[in-house]
Amino acid sequence: MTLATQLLAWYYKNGRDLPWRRDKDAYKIWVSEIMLQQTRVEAVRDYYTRWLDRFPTPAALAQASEQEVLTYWQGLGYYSRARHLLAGVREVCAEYGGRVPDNPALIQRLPGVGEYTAGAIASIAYNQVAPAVDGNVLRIFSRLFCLEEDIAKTATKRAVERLVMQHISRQCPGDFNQALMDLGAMICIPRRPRCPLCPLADLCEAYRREVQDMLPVRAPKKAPQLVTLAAGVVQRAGKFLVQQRPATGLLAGMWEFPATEMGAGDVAAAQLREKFRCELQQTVEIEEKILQCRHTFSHRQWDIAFYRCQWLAGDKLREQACWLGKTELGTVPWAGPHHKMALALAERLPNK
DNA sequence: TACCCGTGGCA
DNA sequence: TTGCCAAGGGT
Repeated sequence: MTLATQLLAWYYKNGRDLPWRRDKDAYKIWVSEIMLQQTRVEAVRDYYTRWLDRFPTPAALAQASEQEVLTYWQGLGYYSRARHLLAGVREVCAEYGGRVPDNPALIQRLPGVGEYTAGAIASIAYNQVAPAVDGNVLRIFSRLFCLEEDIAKTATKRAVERLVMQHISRQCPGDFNQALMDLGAMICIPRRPRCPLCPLADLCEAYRREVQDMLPVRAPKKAPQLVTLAAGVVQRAGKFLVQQRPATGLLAGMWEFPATEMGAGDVAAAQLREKFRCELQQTVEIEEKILQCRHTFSHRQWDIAFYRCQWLAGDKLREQACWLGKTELGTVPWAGPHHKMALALAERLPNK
């Protein structure tokens, strides 16, 4: 019995029934792989269904606006994934007649598609023999072969790619790669792996040495930077003043209530008044705090306070800002914690 | 290479 | 509550 034989036998009996495994349409596999980057299966399910309902084909997605696409991605995180997917699909429509190429090297040229995703699409949709080395595969092979190198290093990934190519099923490379995902999610999990249930236990060097809990080796991550913010909620004639974030950087292109970063000793009311006066040419008075929340990103933590503001005077708004009626609050993609604020406002103010 | 880029579940 | 971390890619 080879590694692939044992793994596939286990997979065909125990593999998960997932929405994106219903057919091998390359576009659908592509969408699922992008959504699943650094994101749990349970978080993806509903987004995937809604996405394919609205954008069932590359052509349907290619014609959509970036703002609508971002609205469908809102809450999933890593929003450049959505922008890249849109750009990639437009490229496929323009360059490949709407059909995703089957060559891993060509797939990888698409924006947002790296080595892992290219290998996954090629192997699952087109049955190409290609490795798809993600966090699961790094963990599994670190344990199988007792690799003690940091899995964040490129050299470690290359070594695992070579090992995958030595063991991948030539008949069913896509199933082999997906079986590794399921093994990593169900058996060879990060903490306290369930080795007695593992179909590869008899091949696993870490299990033999009883060091499976020590692997894989991963360099410690940097602590997130703490940021304190004050945001102003201004209402005038039933509409709210909102602002679009810059096209690059954190939460790029998403919408928020105008906010300022607070330095040590800053007073929220003064900072906010300045923000509205200088950047938006609006005169406001800060009233009471209406919501405070903490929002943690992968590398940053926001402590944000929302203040209700009284509008006094102001000029016409520039392009990156606008007045949004309460029925329009659900039509723009919100930046992180601002979504909670927008929802609260929409709920608090019934349509009259 | 190291850093940037979100979110939610879980121990 | 806090820290860890999950089907990565771009720069």
